[in-house]
Amino acid sequence: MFDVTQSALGMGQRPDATGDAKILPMNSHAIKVACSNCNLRELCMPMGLNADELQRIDEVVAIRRKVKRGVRLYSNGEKFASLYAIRTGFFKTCITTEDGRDQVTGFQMAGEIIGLDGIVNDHHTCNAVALEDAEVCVMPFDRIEELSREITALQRHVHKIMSREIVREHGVMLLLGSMRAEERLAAFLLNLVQRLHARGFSQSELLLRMTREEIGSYLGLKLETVSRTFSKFVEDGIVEVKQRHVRIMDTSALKLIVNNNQQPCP
Amino acid sequence: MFDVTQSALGMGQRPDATGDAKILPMNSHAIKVACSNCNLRELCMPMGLNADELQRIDEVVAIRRKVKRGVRLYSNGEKFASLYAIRTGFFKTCITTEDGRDQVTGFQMAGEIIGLDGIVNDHHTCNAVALEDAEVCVMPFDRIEELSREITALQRHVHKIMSREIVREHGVMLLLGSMRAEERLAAFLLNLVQRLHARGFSQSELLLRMTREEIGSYLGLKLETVSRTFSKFVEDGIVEVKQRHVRIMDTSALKLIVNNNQQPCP
DNA sequence: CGACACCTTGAAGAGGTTCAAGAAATGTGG
DNA sequence: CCACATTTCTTGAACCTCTTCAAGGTGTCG
Repeated sequence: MFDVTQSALGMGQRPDATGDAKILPMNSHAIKVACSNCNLRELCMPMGLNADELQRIDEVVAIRRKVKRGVRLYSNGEKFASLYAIRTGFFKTCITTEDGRDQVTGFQMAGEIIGLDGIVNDHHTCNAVALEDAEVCVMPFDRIEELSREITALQRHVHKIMSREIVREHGVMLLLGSMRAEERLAAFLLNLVQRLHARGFSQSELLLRMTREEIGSYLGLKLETVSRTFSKFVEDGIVEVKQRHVRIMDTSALKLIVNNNQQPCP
Repeated sequence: MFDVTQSALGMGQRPDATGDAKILPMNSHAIKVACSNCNLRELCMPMGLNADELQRIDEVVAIRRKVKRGVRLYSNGEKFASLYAIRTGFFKTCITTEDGRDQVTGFQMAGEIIGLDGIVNDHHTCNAVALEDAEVCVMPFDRIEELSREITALQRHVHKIMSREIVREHGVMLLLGSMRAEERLAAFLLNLVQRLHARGFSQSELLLRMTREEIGSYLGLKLETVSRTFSKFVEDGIVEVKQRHVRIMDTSALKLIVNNNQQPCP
C-alpha cells in the first residue's frame, strides 16, 4: 500500500530537535561543519558509523553555504558537482521549459538532500530556490562516491536516498494523476505537517513558506483553486488559515478526504 | 531546459539492434547470461569496462527470468532483493492504494532497469507487470553494491540510472501538473517512439502494448479522453490509428502541440 | 461462433480555470 | 516610523475541459 502523506524520510522521529546545531570552537577546524556534532545527523547521515568513519565523512561535508531567501542554490543547466544537505531553511525545486511552463517538483526542509537530478547528465535539470534564508552542507559528489566505495553504510545510504526520492515522486504522480483538488491539498498538508513533526515541530500548526501559486504548481492546480480549497476547509472546520499560518483542527478529516475514495460496489 | 519527450536513456543510439541476443554455447556456462554477448549491453551496462570487469559483472547477472504477459515480475509489499534489466518485452509499473486508487508510474522496455523503488524500504512499493511475454536479467542488489564498490564505472552507472529515473519522473510531474489532454498524449507518443527508435525501431510507427485505460492512468486521464484525443489527432491528419497500431504522420505537429504553450505577451 | 475485453462516440454534468476586482499583508523609501 | 507601492490572497461569475454515464462497435481467443 502506498501512503502519499508519508514522509520522504524513513528514519527515526526526532521530536526534540530544534533545528539549530551547535558548533563547538575546540580547534582550528571549529568553523567547519562536523556531522558528528550536527543534530540533523540522523536525518541525513547513515546510522551505526564508527568514530573513524564519521570523521572521514565530516571531511567531505566540510563546506557550508548560506542561501538568502529567493536565491537559487543551483540552476537548470548548471554544472553538477555536489549534493546539498539542508541544515536550515526551506527550498523548492522546479523545472522550467522553453515554452514557459513551470512545475514545482518538490519542497525540501532541514535534513533532506537535494541535487540528485544533476547526476545523470553532469548538469542540473532543475532550479533549487530558497524560500527562506537557508544554510546547506555542500557535499562534493565525487568525494561521496569515493567514500561510499569504502564505507558500506554510506553507499547503502546514498542508494536509499535516491530510491526514497523515486518513491516520493511516485506518490506525487498518484496525487497528480488521480486526485481531486481537495484530496491533493489535504494530502499536501498532511505530508508537510508529518515531516515537520518528525523535526520536532507541531503536529497541527504550520507556517507555509511558499505562495498559493507555488502550492498550486506543485499540486497541478491554479492558485485560485488552492485558495478556494483552503476556504472550503475553513468553512468545514477542518483547518484555520491566516495567510500562511495554518492550524489543522481535524487531522482525521483530512485523512478521510485523502482516503475516502471508495467507489460504490456495482 | 526540460524535454518531456526525451528518452530516459542518455546513451548511444542503436539503430541496428534487433532485441535478440545470441548466446554462444561455448562451455558449460553457456546457458547463463553473458552481458559481454548481449546486444543490449550499451543500454544497461556502463561503457569502457575491461574484460575482467565485464566478466565479473556477467557473474552477477547470471540468472534470467521469463515473465508471461499479464504476470507480475514483482508486487507491492514483496521483499526487495534484485534489480531487473529488461531483455525483451514490455512492462508497466503501477502503485495501488488501499482505497482502490491505481496509478501507472511508467512503461519500460528492453534495456531499461526496474526495481529501484524497492531499495529504500527493502520492500517493493509498486507492481511491475509484463504487458507482453518478457525476459529479464535478475541482478541481486547486494551483489551490485558489492561490485560497484570495486568497479568505479559500475558505481557511477548505478547512480546515473537512479538519477535518470528521478529526472524522468520530474518530466511526468510537469506533464501531469501543467499539460492538457492533447499535450499529454502528444508528449507520450513522442517519448515512446523516441525510445523505440533508439532500439532500432521505426521513428513513425509503433505498436502500443498497453490499453487506453493504462495510457489514461499514466497520463492522468480517463480512457474515453485518451480515445477521443486519438480520434482528434486522426481527424487532424497527425496520426493514423488502428486499435493499438499507431503511425505518426506528422511528428512536428505533435512537437508543436507539446511546445506551443506560448502565452500572448501582455 | 460466441463470449469477453477493449475501443469509440454521444450527451449531460462536474470540477477546475479564467478573468476581474478588491482586500490584506509585506516591503521600501523618505 | 509612516505612506505608498507591490505582492499575495480571496472571492465571484462565466466558461471550458475533462469526466461520467450510456450504448454500440471492433477485435480476439478459446
